[in-house]
Amino acid sequence: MVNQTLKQEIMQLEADFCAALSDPTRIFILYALNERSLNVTELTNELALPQPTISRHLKVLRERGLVFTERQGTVITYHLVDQRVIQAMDLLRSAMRDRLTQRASLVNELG
Amino acid sequence: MVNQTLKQEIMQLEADFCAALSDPTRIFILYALNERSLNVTELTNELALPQPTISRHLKVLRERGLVFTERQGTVITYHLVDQRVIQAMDLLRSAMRDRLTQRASLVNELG
DNA sequence: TGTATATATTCGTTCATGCGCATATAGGAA
DNA sequence: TTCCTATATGCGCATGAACGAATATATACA
Repeated sequence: MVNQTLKQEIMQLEADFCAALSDPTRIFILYALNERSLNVTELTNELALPQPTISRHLKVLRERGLVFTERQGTVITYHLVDQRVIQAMDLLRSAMRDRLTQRASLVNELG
Repeated sequence: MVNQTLKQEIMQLEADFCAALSDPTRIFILYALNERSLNVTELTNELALPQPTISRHLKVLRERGLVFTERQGTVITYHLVDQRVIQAMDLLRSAMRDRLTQRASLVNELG
């Protein structure tokens, strides 16, 4: 039997993990890093957003342990820590897609 | 090739989906509903939180399409829409757990 | 040392979120 | 109708997140 406070803390950790995923820019970053590791400048070009914005989002992902860095000179390359995060997002995507198509077909039946 | 704006919108939808998961109370609710469907009063008792708090969190989950309701008289029972959401959270949990144990063993090596 | 490039951080503002509390609504029974 | 229970919503406040713009830090090189 698990301590109630511990359970609460785990749930909080999990929520923080999900909070890192609750921003479209960060989701884009994670999927991009799943294709291949990228440095900040490359990510900035890919997303066409200001560099400080990218750096701030990367900080969030770093602090939550979703990405890790590797420095080569002045260039810092970001890597995805765990592929399961992408798998989880794909699952959510498929659930979301089904819900949307279901709603769409409902609209079609009405029309 | 997918329209860039459409891609952006899908990413936003996905982020909203994740935002629904970025609160410990809502995660608790989802796992509870995965065990069995519950009405608001039962959830209020399970979580030991004020009823308005529960109702507001349920509203978020409803609007994001994660739960659906069924009314029997004055009682409204909440159901989980898609089990894949739980599967996704379990994946995130396992990734999180591995990261924590890895960090813990690192601490042990230092000590 | 100085300069250039890559990345990170600070500040101020704006906007969203969560909560406590009170209140409103909906349905059933008398 | 009135009353009771179940659920939802409005309000006000405090907290937190995101962003633009400017600035700071770190590394390499001359």
